[in-house]
Amino acid sequence: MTSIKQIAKEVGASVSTVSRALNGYHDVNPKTREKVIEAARNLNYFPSSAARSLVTKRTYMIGLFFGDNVNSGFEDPFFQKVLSAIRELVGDAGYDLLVFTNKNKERATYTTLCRERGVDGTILILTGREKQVNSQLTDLQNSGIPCVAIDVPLEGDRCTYVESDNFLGMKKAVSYLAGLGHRQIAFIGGDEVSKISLDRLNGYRSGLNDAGISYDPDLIEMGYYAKEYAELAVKNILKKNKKVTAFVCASDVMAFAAIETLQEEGCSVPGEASVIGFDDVNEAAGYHIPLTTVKQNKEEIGRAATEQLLKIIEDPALSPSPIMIPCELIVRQSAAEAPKKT
Amino acid sequence: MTSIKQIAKEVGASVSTVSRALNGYHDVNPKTREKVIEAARNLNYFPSSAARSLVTKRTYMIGLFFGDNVNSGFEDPFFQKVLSAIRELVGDAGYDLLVFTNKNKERATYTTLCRERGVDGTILILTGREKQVNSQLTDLQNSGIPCVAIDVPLEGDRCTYVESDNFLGMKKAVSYLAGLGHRQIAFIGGDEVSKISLDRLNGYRSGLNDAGISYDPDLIEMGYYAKEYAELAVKNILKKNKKVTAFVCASDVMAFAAIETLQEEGCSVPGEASVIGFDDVNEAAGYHIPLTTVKQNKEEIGRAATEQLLKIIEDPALSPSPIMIPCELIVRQSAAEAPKKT
DNA sequence: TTGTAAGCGTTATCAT
DNA sequence: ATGATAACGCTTACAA
Repeated sequence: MTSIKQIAKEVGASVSTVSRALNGYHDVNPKTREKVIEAARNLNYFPSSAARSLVTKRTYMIGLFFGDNVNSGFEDPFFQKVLSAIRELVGDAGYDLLVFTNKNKERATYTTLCRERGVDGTILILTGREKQVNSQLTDLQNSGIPCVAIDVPLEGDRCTYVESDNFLGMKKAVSYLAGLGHRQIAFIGGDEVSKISLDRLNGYRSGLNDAGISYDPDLIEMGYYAKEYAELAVKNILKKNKKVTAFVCASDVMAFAAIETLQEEGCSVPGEASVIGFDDVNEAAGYHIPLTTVKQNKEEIGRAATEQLLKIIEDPALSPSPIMIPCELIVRQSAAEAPKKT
Repeated sequence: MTSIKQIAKEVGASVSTVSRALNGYHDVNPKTREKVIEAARNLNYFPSSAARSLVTKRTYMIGLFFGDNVNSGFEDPFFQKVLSAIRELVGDAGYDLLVFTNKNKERATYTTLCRERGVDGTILILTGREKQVNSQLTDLQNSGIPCVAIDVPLEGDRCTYVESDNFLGMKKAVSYLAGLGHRQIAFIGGDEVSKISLDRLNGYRSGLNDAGISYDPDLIEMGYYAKEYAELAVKNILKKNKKVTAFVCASDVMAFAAIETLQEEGCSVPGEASVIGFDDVNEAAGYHIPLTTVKQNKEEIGRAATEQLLKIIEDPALSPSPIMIPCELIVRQSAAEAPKKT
């Protein structure tokens, strides 16, 4: 509640002198400064960031959008580590994190929300439907607001994105299975629209191709990154093709569902069917059949996104380009040699 | 960038009229309002929350402190669900969430950080050392800033806390083990200082007492909620007492560590030793030995904390009182009947 | 080295 | 129903 004005009165100086003293300007008498600082301490002063940013146009807040209304993001096993990394770096750089949660804004867009709060930059972590690039997203991308998206291909003047190397990651999984002798390899995909899903599908096809396996549409189903759909997908594939011996899934969650479904259908894992996931979530290693999976380097994604954003904020002239983080195949026990033909 | 002033010029009205029109006051001519709103839309106007809150003293931001510098909170398996619930309710009520991450503030306290940002209220989720009530915390508690802590016993005019019924939860675990015939029940505690740790310890003792089992200090070790310390604790207990047949742990993370350590020491779980955890984290059900544990209702904790905070914000006269959320024993497979004596 | 004064974009008070 | 104007707490030329 105590303002710069009161300090001024207290020490018998003008507000501008007080301001300068407090902000460490050089052109202020050491004695004056000392008095000001002491008065500030005594009066229990703290600056009002609202007042300050009203004039400086800086808030030292980084905006954060993530998750849609259904999937509330904090719980997503994938994003926890991304968030931790973001939090860490943003904090080091002297920023706080403003999570956009308010649901009472009807006509709001990413852009208007950012402008209202005056965030210095923003990070987008979208899930599900929100990943489809739409007019709101292109609007943000062209707004000039420093912005980095994760997994969504936004590119603009002061806007870019970070993603895993989904193509190569998925390809590694398929090559690994092929090396184990599998020839009938099914793919439980994410969705048909998002870039990451498409990249993973293409990685699958490329892996097949390299192994000289022809592509069979009957072995493809979408699981929409959800347990329920993945179950369905496995059942459908099993119905269409009795000879399938391996499943690669576009997420660990779907891989867990696949394993459960296979077991329910009387198919042992990895004896009769191998399963590989994608993400390497915490649960993967401790799962009752430790999950072989393609690891996304989540910390690195968060780190890269934040560093990139901070650079964009600092340098208005910078033309940012997309960043791709490598994936790694983590071999555990859910994938094994293909069963001998009977 | 466009301000209320420009709209005023555009429609030929005064700023105050524009302000009233935009804010839905009743004393404004419908036609004027229409013109104003249209102009606002055309000029791509959005209000500056900084300017607004400078005069209204409201920011519609809820502050959030959590985790110390080491344990970065977002990753804590326990708090994810708490956060989701907070996020949901805060958003419904029309607030955004300000996560205090800035590390470049030397002399900052919880109170000054809240005042600087002008948050309307704040939620505290502290871990580890931060849980000890210190002068910073009592300062906040007496500051008049609406505030709800989780697991930390803060009580003030506009300040209270939410916690699980740790005492009864732990007691249930011990009673369950006693019912299975265990008499030598070890306790891997959290720490010696935090209220939740103490409550759990007391619950353990009360459970023993009810079962007519006398308390043996040799069966108590602290694990500090960390894998490494829990391992050490188990080893120490094993060294001191060869007849122990059960371990109750103050967290699931420590329970996992206990199981691993026991198995390494050649002791089968639950055949030769039973283990019960606390929390019911996601991994508990899918663990290779599905973990029997005391479930904390995390969503409910987050929900209660947020609801309480919103009430405190709305009603300055409200005297809040602490809220306790019940725990539930989830029976899985890591605890079984006590082995027969040999 | 210091003070004066304008201005940031709102809301709120008081006339009119 | 509307308009001047002060005020919120701060930074920043510009002047002294």
